[in-house]
Amino acid sequence: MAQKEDRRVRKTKEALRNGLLQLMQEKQINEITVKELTELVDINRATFYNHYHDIYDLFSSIEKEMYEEIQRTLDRYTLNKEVYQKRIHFPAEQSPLPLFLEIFNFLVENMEMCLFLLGDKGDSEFIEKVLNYGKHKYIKEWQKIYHVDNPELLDATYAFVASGFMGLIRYWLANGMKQSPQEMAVIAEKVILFSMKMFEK
Amino acid sequence: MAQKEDRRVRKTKEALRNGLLQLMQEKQINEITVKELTELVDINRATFYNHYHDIYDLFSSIEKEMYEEIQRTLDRYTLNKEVYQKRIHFPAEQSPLPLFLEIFNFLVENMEMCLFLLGDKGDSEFIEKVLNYGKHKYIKEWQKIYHVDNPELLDATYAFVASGFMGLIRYWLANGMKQSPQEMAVIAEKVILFSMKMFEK
DNA sequence: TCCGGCTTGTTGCTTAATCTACAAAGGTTT
DNA sequence: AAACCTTTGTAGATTAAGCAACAAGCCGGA
Repeated sequence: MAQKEDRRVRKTKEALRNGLLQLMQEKQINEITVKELTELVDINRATFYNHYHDIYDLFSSIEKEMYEEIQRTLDRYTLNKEVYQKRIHFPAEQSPLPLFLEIFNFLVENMEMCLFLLGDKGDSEFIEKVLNYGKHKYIKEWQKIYHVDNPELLDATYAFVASGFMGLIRYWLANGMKQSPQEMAVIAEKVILFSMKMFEK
Repeated sequence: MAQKEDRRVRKTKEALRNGLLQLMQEKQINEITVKELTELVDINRATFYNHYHDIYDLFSSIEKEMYEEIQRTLDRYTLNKEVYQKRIHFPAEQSPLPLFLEIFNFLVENMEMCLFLLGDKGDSEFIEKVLNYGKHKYIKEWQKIYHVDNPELLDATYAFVASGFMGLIRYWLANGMKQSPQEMAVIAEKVILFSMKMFEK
C-alpha cells in the first residue's frame, strides 16, 4: 500500500487539497463545485474523478491524512518517568518538550484546515476521534509512570487535560496565533504537567 | 503552430522557466545543471529533455517568448498625429500613454529576467534586437506624422531616444524599482515626447 | 410547468510525464 | 593514471493527466 506515489499523483492531490482549503475559506463546503475547484487549481475535471468521488470524498481524504499524521506524531513521543518528574518540578521556560512543540508547529502548518475543524461548522467527530486516540495512549503512559490503578481518576484527568488543551488551542487560533509555537508549547507543557501532580502520592 | 498547448506542457514549461530564473539569481547560468533544476521544480529529468536540449536551450526559449511578447506589445500601439501633438504640449501628469504603462508593468512582471538581461553578464544582443525592432516601427511612425525625410536625423533621434529610454529603465531597475510603473511611465513619456519637438517645423 | 443553462459523473482515446536503466562524458580525488 | 562520483543524454515501457463528448441531473427564471 505504501508504495511511493507517482510524482504526478502527488502533485495533483496536493493541488486539489490546497485548492479546496482555499475555497473553504471563502465559502461553505457544500457550495463548492468540482468544476470551480479544478479550474482554480488548473487540473482537468476528469482527473479529479480519477482520485475522488466528489468534494466530500476529497475532504475526507484530507481529514484522514491529517489523522494519520497526528497518530504518527503522538506515537513518536513516549515519555518516561524521569522526564516527567524532572519537568514537573522544573518546567522548561524556553525549550518545551518536543511533542508540544511539534503539535503547535503542526497547527501552524495546517492552519486553514485546523481553523475549519475547530470552528463553528467544524468536524467535532474528528476532534473526538483524535482525543480518543490520545486517551488510550496517555492513560497507559500515566499508569506506567505513576502506578495509578483508579480508572475513573485516569479517565477524568484525561477528560480534563484534553479539554483544557483543546481550549488552549482554540484560544490561540481564535486570537490570530500571535504567540509563537514555542511560547504556546511552553504554556501547554506547564499547565498539563501541573495537572499530573494529581497522581503523586 | 499556435495550437493551444496541453495543460501539462504549459505547467511543465512554466515550472522550468520559474525554476531557472530562481537559480539564475543564485548562480551563473553555466553553473546550473539540468539535474538540480528538475529536482528544484519537482519534475522528472527526462521530461526536461522532452522539451529542451539543455539549459541554454531553455534560456533561449524564455528569451524568445519574451521577445515575441515585446513585439506584440509594440505592435499593439500605433500613435497618430493628434495624440502626439496633444501630448507634446500638454503632457499627462497622471495617466501616461498605455504603451509606456504597459512597458513598465512588463518590466515588473518579468523583473528577474530583465534584471539579468540588463545586468553585467546580460544579453546585450537581445537588447540590440529589441531596440532594432522598435527602430523600424517608430521611425516609420515619425515619418508619417512629421513628414521628416532626413534619414540621418531620424536614425540619430531614434538612437538618442532609445538609449535614453534604456538608461531610464536601467536606473529604475538598479535602484530597486521604487517608483510605480505609473510614475515611471509619466516620466518616460515626458522625456521622450519632448525629444519629438525636434521634428517640428 | 417547461425551458435553458450549468454541473455532474463517466467514457474512449490521446499524449505527456514518470520511472528505470544504461552508456558515455566530465570532473575530483587518490 | 586509475578509481570514483556526478551529470548527461537517451530509450522503452508504464501510467497518469488531458481532452472532448455525452447523458443525466439540478436549478432558477420565463
